[in-house]
Amino acid sequence: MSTGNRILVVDDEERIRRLLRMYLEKEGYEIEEAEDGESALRMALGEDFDLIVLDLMLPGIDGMEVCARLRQQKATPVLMLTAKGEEINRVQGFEVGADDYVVKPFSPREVIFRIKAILRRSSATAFLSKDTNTSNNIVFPHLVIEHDAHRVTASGQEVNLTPKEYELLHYLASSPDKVFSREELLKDVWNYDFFGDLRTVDTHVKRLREKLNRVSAEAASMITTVWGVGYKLEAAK
Amino acid sequence: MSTGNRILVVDDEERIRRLLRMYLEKEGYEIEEAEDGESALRMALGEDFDLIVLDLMLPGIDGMEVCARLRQQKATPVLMLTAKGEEINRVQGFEVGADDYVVKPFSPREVIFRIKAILRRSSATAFLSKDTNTSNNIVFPHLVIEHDAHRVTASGQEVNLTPKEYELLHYLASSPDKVFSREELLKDVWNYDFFGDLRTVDTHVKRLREKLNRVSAEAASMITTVWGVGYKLEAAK
DNA sequence: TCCGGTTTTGAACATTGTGTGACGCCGTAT
DNA sequence: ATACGGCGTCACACAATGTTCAAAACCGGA
Repeated sequence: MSTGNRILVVDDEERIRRLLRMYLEKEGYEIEEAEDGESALRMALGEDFDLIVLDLMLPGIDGMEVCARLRQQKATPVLMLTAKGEEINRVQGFEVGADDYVVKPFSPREVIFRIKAILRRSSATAFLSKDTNTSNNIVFPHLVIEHDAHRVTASGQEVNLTPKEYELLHYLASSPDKVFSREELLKDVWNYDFFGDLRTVDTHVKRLREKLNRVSAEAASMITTVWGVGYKLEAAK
Repeated sequence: MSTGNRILVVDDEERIRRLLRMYLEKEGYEIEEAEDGESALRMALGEDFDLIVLDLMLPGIDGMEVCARLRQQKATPVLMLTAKGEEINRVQGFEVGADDYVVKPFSPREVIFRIKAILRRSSATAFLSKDTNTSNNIVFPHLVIEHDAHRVTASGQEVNLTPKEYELLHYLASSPDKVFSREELLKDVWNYDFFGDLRTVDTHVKRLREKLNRVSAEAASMITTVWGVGYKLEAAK
């Protein structure tokens, strides 16, 4: 798991830095932190990071600026964090050289996923490699999840899922056979500042099964309840 | 067994500290205790522990606060204890940097297990290592227990177990060939504040054998009654 | 702003797991 | 062979947990 990837996390809110550090370290990344634009820029230029998570709104030099200045000297990938209200000018953002965006409040799962995608892309272009090789597809006998296309296919037929349904399925599918408690699911799939009822998970699982079942009983039955523990997605029964 | 790991146990109730100390020392850990937030913080910062077991509800500085302040200086892993009623703010808890939670009343087995998992994880990221490498699977000729998937397979066929049945089997399987008295089982597998009938163990063993036997006589016969003493799980007959 | 769809919640209901005590069997010691 | 005590089994009551449904809250787009 330890890829030896170094990530710089830049945000003025400490709790966000802490949250990201925690989740990212669990994934085996090495984390450095900065809380303002100046030090972020200094660190980003002075050391070699594999990726920078950069909040848009920063005291002093803001994220956009940091990104732009960084780009004049380095190509370090950047994942931008933007608060919900901040209507970012996406175009402007991409001009400035950000590799991807995540809006706050984000779900931990989302961020991890994007980061992995960026790193995969950037390490992929370092060698010669087909992009399809490093695809995001998860394939089971009766269930295919194409992440890029955001498309789920059960026994050959496409299934239309709501965002949360999709995220839930995708999360379960990312670690097939592993049981997740409702708490874990709520923690990782839902936004980090959402504090809701555990039953919410049940409901989503129900609808997910329902939709899958309309098309493929096999696919639906992959989502298994483990009594007293939680849910899992079984690779094969 | 002596791993030389040092653990700080923080709880205001003495019986909890004693209980944890007892179980943890049996596992070869070296234990220190603290009964309030202030001394906990002092010790946690002043000395190097491999892990801290931290009750949420403490006189003075509470667990959340201790964890947060600790995190500003150190990355020592933290296992949080929370009473059942206390609706913890999960998000806040994780922001604060706790590595895992256990709700009271817990079963000793549960706590030991979580602690080992955390320590494995934290020592794992120190090296380069695949997470899958340090798997939780227990494998016998006719019986496989995959802990992450919470799945038991007897002679190749999956067996559906209830939570208690599973816990009992997993506990026995963790120390194959060791005989456990009914008292021990009741004490370790059940919640620490549960005082029930010894027959309860019998009933669960019965159900366990029954379910295993449906699928594999060999697997079922591994659970052996030792007359006048208790039960054990035999690695091979 | 209103409308339509999505997400979340809460409550009722259904299912499943758990603990208990009684009873009869079986192994062991005499 | 017999008596004694431990053990396995069972059925029941009750508790815990999962499921479903419908309605409310929320959100984004027209």
